[in-house]
Amino acid sequence: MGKVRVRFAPSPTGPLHIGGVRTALYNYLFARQAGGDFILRIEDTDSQRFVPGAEEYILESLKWCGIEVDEGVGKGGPHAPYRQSERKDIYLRYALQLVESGNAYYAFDSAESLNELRAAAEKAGAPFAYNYKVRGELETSLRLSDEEVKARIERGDQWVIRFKMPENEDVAMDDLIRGHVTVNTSTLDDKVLYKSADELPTYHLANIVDDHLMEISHVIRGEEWLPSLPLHYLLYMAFGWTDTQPQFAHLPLLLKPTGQGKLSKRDGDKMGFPVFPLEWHGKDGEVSRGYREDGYFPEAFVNMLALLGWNPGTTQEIFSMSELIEAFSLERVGKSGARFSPDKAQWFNAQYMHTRNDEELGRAFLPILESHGIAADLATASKAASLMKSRATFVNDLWELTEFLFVAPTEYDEKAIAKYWKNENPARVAEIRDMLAATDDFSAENLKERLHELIAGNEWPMGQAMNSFRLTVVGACKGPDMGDVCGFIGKEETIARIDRALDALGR
RNA sequence: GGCCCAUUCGUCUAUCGGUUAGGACGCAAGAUUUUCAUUCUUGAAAGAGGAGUUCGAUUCUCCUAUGGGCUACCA
Repeated sequence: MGKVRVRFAPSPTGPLHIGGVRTALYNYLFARQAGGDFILRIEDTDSQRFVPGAEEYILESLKWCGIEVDEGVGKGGPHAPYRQSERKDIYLRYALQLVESGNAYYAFDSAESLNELRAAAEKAGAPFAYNYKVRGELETSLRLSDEEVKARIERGDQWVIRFKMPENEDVAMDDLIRGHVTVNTSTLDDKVLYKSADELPTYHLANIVDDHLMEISHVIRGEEWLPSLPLHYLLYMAFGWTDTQPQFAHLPLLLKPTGQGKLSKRDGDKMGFPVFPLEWHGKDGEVSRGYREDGYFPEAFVNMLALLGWNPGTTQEIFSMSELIEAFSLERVGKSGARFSPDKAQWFNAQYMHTRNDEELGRAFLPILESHGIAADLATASKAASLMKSRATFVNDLWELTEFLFVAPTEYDEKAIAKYWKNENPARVAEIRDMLAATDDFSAENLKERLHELIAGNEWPMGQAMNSFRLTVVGACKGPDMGDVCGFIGKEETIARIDRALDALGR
């Protein structure tokens, strides 16, 4: 068996959505596990739908996800170019080869005449299919004389080359995920392979030719391609390439979180979660959210996506990229569509948030602090992140969670006042204040010890004493251990906050 | 409409003829905690329906239903 070579072949018609990213990821995991190559090919054979910036977006998305391209657009390689628009001259040759071998033919039908046929068929209640039943009566090289065909082409008539789909033949196919599938060719139509209008092939031709030329061993793509698999099989046969034909694996689709249909671009905007890896700026100034901009860690995003449609067969859920590479297998990819769950996505990010190292979080937190007018150094930001990361889902949550560490309270939570600012508590806080004023070692560890010593020594109820104390320093009943809080803000600030609260709340 | 694919808790899924149908998210309750979280424990929650095959079906076959995809000179 030859080397494993897979390709991710998106069309630059807009931002890549998470279904596309998952397809790329599975291809990548499969290639890496087998020590094979992951190739990026851009299928820009539709000149009408081309969107500027889409290719750059795709490249950046893969990079953000940690999916490294071995060969292809943005990287180069032995089969360059990898952009189909730059391989134009290759395809006509192969299309003509099919015409010569009798597997394809010229068709001169105008768009208008085809529309009329479709309309007429629809009226009659049957859908129009360009197939063995009708092709003999249409404007094709099957009916026209060679001279006529030649004359039409020479005078500049527009033409296409269509595949001559055989009548009543069973095509037996194998899919790595779905198993054996058989389709009768009579239900299929004569697909356009090449169009003279823009001198470009359609997907079907370009795909087969390039996969063959680029020595692709496995085609892993979305389920939407399953219906055209018979055509692709037949194409490999017509070219005589069946011995090197790649194996196919069709991935189940990603579905909307609720309701019906597959996940689409508008769902995210409507339901409040991103469907794109990166933020996308469309024309008309519309902006679509991205996982990166929403604060997701790429590792969490990739982890979440990998488990959507694939499972390791164990209860492990947290996987690094290298663990995914090791554990992945096409056999364990599900057969049915997976509904995307925003809740689970957040849970994955929270898991990564809790285990991420403090300095890394601090570095990400620094600009957020700055945007709130706090000039902190890396050590301080890291320390703050370390204290509160277990409560956060995103780095962006950190500010709200740690604000009291940087800004003294100006108001005090009403409920906390009602619950704790009574009886002997104010007096206890005053005693705590004096104890702290006499303490020089303001390390969190020492403060914890002193605090417990004082409270236990006086036999104060822990909850009453700590919470009333917390109220004066934090302004509410929230946050980490009071030793940590005071250690973080320092002696001077701690005492000042207590004094201010004592004045504001009364002793 | 035609063709193809699919169908286990609300969601993601395990199970490869015999299980109290397991795990995770979310939800609920409880425990721990100095508060808020984290964490831990517990709970509610599933084999679409109907025929077969079999000693025995979630698992195999068929039918129906439902969902999804495709049905372009788009990918």
